[in-house]
Amino acid sequence: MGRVSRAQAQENRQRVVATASRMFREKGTAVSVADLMKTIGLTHGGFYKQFASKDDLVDEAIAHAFAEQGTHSAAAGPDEASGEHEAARQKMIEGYLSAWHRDHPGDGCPVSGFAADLGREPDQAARSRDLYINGVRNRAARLATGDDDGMAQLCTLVGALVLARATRGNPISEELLQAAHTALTQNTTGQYEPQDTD
Amino acid sequence: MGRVSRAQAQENRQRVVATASRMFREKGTAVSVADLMKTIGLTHGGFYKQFASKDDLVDEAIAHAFAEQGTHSAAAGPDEASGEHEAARQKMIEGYLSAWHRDHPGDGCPVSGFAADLGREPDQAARSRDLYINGVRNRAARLATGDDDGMAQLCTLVGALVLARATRGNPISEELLQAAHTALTQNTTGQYEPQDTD
DNA sequence: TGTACATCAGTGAACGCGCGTTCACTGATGTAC
DNA sequence: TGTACATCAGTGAACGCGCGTTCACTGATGTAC
Repeated sequence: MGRVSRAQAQENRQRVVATASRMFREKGTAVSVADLMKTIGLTHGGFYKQFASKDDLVDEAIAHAFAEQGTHSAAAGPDEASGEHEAARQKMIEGYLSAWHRDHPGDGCPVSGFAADLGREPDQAARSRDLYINGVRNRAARLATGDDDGMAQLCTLVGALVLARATRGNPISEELLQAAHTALTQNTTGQYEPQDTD
Repeated sequence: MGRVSRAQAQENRQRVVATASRMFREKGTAVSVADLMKTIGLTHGGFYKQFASKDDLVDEAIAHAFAEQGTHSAAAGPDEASGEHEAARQKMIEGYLSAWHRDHPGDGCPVSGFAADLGREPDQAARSRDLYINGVRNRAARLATGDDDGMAQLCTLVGALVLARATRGNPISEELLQAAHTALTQNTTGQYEPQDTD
């Protein structure tokens, strides 16, 4: 294959980022450049025509995962503009704690998907970490109710998903999702049924 | 170095398992056999006199981490025999959500420490997974209150720790631990202040 | 619009390196007498 | 208790392999006239 059009090259680059964003959430950032490129149908040599290093791609893949958040139900959260904040929050919790979300980390929440990798690289590129922290704050804010900032709820969601993924195949996996769901919808951490009527 | 006494060999073997248990929780099971052996002060060649494969060591390291649970405050939980179940539960939650526990995963809870690796190996050795599942059940049971089986609380604890580790260095890390602590001690998922007086 | 040439996205072999694992070797330990 | 020999835990070089990265090459694309 010879040279490719600029439009095609740009599209290929975007496919690399999108695919990396998915594969990294699924199998971790340890996925190799060769595997990634093969998945897309290209050879690994061309990778460095588009990216300075694999670390650079990790940054872009994390940014991409957080940027596309709004387009997936399991990864998205209630919108402030909507008057039905509480209904949206409940729907978001249901999607988050679903078997589908557990089984499709590649299309799922980047907070859960990248937690393991970020927790183990103390000197991770500042950009990745900042993006991640921003994502955590945004997501918590979307869960917030009257007098709760959503952080504890986010902890419960992420913990349930991480544990459900680690125990997949055993009944406890579903029990964990169910227990978290019950806890989050019956009572929002420290108060009674949330009330958004007035 | 020539041959070593049987007692010494047995001690060396145990040191390998204990060190692996710590390093795997800290940096993941991707830690190399060479790094592990060098940490102990031995060379990597001798490893296979004691273990059939690295995967075998991973199983043993996970088993070891769960077995030593009772000896560390952050990793331990309230004891059923004690009459002060609720006080012990609170203490356990405090240890779990402490900055010390966040910063010392190697000496910390194996449920959090191995979640990332187990979540990404779908066909992980059955033994590792069974050990892990057992550990999750045990820990949840120790958190249980009157009408809560402890699973949702465990999700909150694990999620908070995982997120706090991924965001270490940013104020949000402490905020997450604090939010989870407040949620778990003010109200145990779906009911009021737990009452163990009569 | 057509021709001549420079550009550069993608190819595939190669690099140094670290991985899990093997193996001939060493020499103190354990055992048989 | 002392001697002779077999055992085997640990050593360190080597194996095949996959990693991130580099590079000479290809040939269609983009550009200058």
